[in-house]
Amino acid sequence: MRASNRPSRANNRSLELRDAAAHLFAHRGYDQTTVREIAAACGMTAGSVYVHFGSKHALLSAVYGEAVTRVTKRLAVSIAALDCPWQRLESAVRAHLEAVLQPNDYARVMTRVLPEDAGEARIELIALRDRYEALFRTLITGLPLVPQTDCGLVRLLLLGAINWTPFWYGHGGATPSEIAHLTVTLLRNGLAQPSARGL
Amino acid sequence: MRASNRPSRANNRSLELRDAAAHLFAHRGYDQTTVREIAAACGMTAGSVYVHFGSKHALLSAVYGEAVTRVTKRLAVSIAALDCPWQRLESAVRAHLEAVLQPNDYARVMTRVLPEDAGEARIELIALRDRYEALFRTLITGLPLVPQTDCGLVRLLLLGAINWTPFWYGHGGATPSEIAHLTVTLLRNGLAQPSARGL
DNA sequence: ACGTAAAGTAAACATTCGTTTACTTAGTGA
DNA sequence: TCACTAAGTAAACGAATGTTTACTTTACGT
Repeated sequence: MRASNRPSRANNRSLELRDAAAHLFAHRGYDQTTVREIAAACGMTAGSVYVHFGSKHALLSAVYGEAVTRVTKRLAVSIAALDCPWQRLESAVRAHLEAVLQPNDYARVMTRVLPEDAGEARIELIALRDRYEALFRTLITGLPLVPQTDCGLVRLLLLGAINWTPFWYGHGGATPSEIAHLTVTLLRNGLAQPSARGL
Repeated sequence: MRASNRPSRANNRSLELRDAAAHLFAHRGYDQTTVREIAAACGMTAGSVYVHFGSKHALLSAVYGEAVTRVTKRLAVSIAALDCPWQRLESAVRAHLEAVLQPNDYARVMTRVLPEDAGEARIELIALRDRYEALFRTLITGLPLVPQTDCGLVRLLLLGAINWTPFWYGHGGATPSEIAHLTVTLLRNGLAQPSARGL
């Protein structure tokens, strides 16, 4: 009863730890990050981490959950004022890419850390990721597509393309906005010269 | 001088080890696979691995190199008899997907194990991967595209889409051939209804 | 002022890992 | 036959890991 109305002096250390974990998970992966490193980033000892989180997996769950929450919010804002389905999709892709490609620790964890590597927390992470990807399902089913298009497959290809960007971003020189525009234009019109368009 | 013309009785154990490593790396990732597991899969002890390979990283390099060699060969065969640039690309994508999605241990290592997680062998793996991806560069620059298209960006998006497939393949129900066809059709013509095609 | 409980620490625990060492086995060439 | 060499083993090494334990500090409610 007391814990609820006592923000006390601390409890922000939990957020400090979560932020530090997000930073390290994003830059070096889950396995390559040690609990001692996370603690040291907050000027603490490894043991202190277990005051706030029951395990390393729990820390990852917290980071992943916060990541999904933030990106979801960002994405919702970016498409709120748009009507055209294609513009909505492009804006969503741009928001996603900006989150994933800028030095944004939380968003990067979503693409860098595979739920499969999370052990016990696996199921929870997959549920979180699916919740996020459902947003794209809505955006894609809202598009005026040629009949009998496999929307699920399109969504998976699109998410694959943009989830892979962190592995090459920076070498191409394109900005997140440019990548988003090309991606959705490609999805919409294709790349073939109109004169040579097949079928 | 003697080692060259003496295949001797053994030296296939090296290949056994490499195959076992490929299987485990493909299914559980590099970090989650232990040298002892690889050895046990061949009925050996951990120490014996170091008779054939100098380190765990060297084993990964061997697997990765063989993977690139195999997929490259498979891809070259699949496009040899084709002339149409779009057909060549689709055939290459299909060959890649078949290699990556079927229970093909070597090919799967290429998408499952990130070169960044390979430590010292990192540079070698990146070089191998780049050599493979250059094949797609050739196929894409051969396409009749709308002028001023960023071919490099297209290639990266395409490879991202198909490199991500192992993470969802099986849930969608589509076959590698179907995925390849939709992917290249999408790249060529887009998805918008012709009547509503923008710009 | 006092008791309580959370926050934090130092140190150890129990594994696990990649790798090395000393030794054994077995096939080969001369 | 005999020396040589590669293949393989059992065992240990040393470092690193996630986690636990016993203890200390500190802020707050009463």
